[in-house]
Amino acid sequence: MPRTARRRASISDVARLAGVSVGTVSNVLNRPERVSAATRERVQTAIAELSFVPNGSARQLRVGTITTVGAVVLDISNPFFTDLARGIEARLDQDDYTLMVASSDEDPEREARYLRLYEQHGVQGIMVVPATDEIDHLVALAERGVGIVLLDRPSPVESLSSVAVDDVHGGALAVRHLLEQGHERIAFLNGPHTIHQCADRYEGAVQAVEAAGLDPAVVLEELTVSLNADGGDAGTRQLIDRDDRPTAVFCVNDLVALGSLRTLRRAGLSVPDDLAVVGYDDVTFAAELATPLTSVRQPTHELGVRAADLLLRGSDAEPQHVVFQPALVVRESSAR
Amino acid sequence: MPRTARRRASISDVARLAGVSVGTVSNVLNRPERVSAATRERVQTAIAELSFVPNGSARQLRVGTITTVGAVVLDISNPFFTDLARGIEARLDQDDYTLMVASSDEDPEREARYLRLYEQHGVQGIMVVPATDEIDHLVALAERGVGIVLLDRPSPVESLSSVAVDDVHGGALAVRHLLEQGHERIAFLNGPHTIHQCADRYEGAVQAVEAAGLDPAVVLEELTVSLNADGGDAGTRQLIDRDDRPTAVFCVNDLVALGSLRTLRRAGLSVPDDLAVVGYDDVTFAAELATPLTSVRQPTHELGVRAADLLLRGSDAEPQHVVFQPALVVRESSAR
DNA sequence: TCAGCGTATTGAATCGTTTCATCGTGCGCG
DNA sequence: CGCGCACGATGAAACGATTCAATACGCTGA
Repeated sequence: MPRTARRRASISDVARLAGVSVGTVSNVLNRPERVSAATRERVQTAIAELSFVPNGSARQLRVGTITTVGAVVLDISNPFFTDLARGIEARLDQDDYTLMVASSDEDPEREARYLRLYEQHGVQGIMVVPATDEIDHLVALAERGVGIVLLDRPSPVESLSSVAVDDVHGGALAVRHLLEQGHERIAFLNGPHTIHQCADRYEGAVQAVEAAGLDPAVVLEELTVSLNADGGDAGTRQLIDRDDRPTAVFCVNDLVALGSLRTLRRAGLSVPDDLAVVGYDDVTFAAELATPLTSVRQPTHELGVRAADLLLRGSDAEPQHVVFQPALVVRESSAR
Repeated sequence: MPRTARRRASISDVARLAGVSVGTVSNVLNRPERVSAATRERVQTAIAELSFVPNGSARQLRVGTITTVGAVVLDISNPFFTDLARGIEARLDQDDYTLMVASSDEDPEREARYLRLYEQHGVQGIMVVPATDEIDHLVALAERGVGIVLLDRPSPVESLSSVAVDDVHGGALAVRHLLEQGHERIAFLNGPHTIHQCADRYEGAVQAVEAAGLDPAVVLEELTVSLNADGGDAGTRQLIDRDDRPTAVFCVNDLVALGSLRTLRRAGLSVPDDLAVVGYDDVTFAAELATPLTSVRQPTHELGVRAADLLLRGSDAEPQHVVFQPALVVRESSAR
């Protein structure tokens, strides 16, 4: 069979074959009850015959709307963000919306690229975990009528809806716990403060130290690492090669903590005796690691559901700011 | 500021404001070198003034093509599939293509829905991990000119490109290893055989038993579970509540294995002494679990890269069938 | 027989781009 | 002085659907 590069069948091809007008074909597609059984039958045969699939761009150009929403997360490899996506999807499914997910990899360029892509394709709204503190472009998007919900961080402006978890509190929970365990030198493997969650968790850490009447400059040491297991490896290697090694590590997420635990194990150090470790997110595998990981749990799924909820209210509904509270889950990695 | 529901600015609004024709605006957008510096300047000011964003649907309707490809995977929560997606993205980035990912959750309905969505929006091609063995709809898609690459399973038909890992061999590797460890009663926590990978891994398991001169009906016991940690929990609970408990469990993926290990730990059973466990995929956390997990490693990232490679050759290139080989990584969960 | 009505179908306008044949204009050159 | 040539800019057609006012066609009842 020769590979004929034939054009996709259009609605008028169908109309011609069925011997009706394009309007009728469109009616068969969208309001079948308006067309007589006989014609409907004939049109449907023609559709099958040509294996016609309506052109989504044409449809969307005409009707102007689409039941798709986009999401941009920081890192699709991080279970936290896929759980979040699942929460979003769960809510969207109820209204027959579909979700497109993209990963910015914490790169503002990539974030902008996907935002542009989504806007150009006229999605109903976008949920985004911003890669930086700079959100003017999001405000601009919203002003152009695109529904925007800030994910996993509170909105700095009134006009943008947001769904967040109190990261300051989360950071404080983790560090207060380590202080209570008697640690007085704590390393914080964190990401860049341009990422809001990182800045907030650090602030919480500082507050916890101060609340205990100690000096953050002495107790707390921050290392900037990349937000994955490799980052945990790298940061931890730096720590253990020194004589004034801290006694505890607080990792900004569980992936970093995974890398940290991995490196400690390879170096033959024991957790929590030589070094206590606390993670963040409480992902599925956290409880099942060689040393079960103490972690700050977030209502991840609920976060997604709520965000989708806000988005589906439409872009002209009153902006709303939801903040959930995190909880500490203590396991062996920080206490016996 | 009153919330004016004003229409999105179009190219003709820009033209009017800049005092030029729409054709010129389009040229500024797409071939700036063809328009004089003065006009270009004027048009760009108008664009900024109206914060004009071109309508992607209209553009695509006209040019007919788009630099986006879609992927449908079985489960976005499974690190195996996100690693796969990362591989795809890595290759697509080189050609400035963008990737949209969706999760079928092993539901043929959902799969079909996303395929339709992608086709309607005229994506350049689709990579899909089929949820069932029935792939006629994919062949039909390909015949309509949509580039299709089967992911993670060999194509049963010549005309569809595919990138796969030898699952029969992988299943055999796992079970042969368990037999060598002296196990003679092995449970296989598997998914439904309608999922090709599941069927193949089972076939490999049977082959390994036969190659050892044993009877699969005696040695092997298959339990069908859902392909996540909860499935592992459920399947394992069934096993341990019996007196004729097997001595080893082969889990069809690492998520199932995670659930299995979790349940065994809670039941106070020791791994591998009471029960040996082998997983599949060798995800990041496999080596760091309470009992480091023996697993079958796949070249996941490479799989994605290669699939994207095939897709980018265009839909009329000669179909190709790539098969990678898996490797067994032995850890404590199956041997001391 | 015909007015009147309801139902099924039609056909043209429309959405916002891109593309391309056409048109003006200013300039160099014979 | 006038011809031809570049170069910029123009404007209309085309992409493929949806929508809606207009029309065609039977039928019923007076």
